Amino acid sequence: MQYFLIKSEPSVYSWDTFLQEKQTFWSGVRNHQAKNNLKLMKKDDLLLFYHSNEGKEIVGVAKVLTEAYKDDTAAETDKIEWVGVDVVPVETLKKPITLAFIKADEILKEMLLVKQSRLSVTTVTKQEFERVLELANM
DNA sequence: GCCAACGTTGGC
DNA sequence: GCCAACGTTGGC
Repeated sequence: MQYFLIKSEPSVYSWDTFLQEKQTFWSGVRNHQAKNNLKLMKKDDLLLFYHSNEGKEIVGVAKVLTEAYKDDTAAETDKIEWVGVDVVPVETLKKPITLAFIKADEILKEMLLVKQSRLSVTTVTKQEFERVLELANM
């Protein structure tokens, strides 16, 4: 089991929209590091869903439904084959975990979310993942 | 292949 | 709105 964190601007695709749609193809990633992380995903891996720009907090947990496959939203002229994964919502955090809170927590401040703030798909350790859930459900 | 210029992301 | 971080582009 692996854990990841995916970022989305609420104005583009919010957690609420995701809940309503019940499933989405996570695509549009145009960064190699992020793409590599997408390719690492296996069915049933868990994802933290983070709202960037507005909110700046982890709002929910999602699950990987399918491994990465071709992202058809990429331009034909693009020589690189970009990928996406199908994901479904698992649970909404009782208490969203804000970035400020993450930075103040001894364990969570080491997250790649903080260290590589521009990367839209980052890996999360088991310890970090469990820490987020623990704090969110207190 | 280097690097300056420029564009984008995202926190503040 | 500003700016730091970082990716991309293009001239040489």
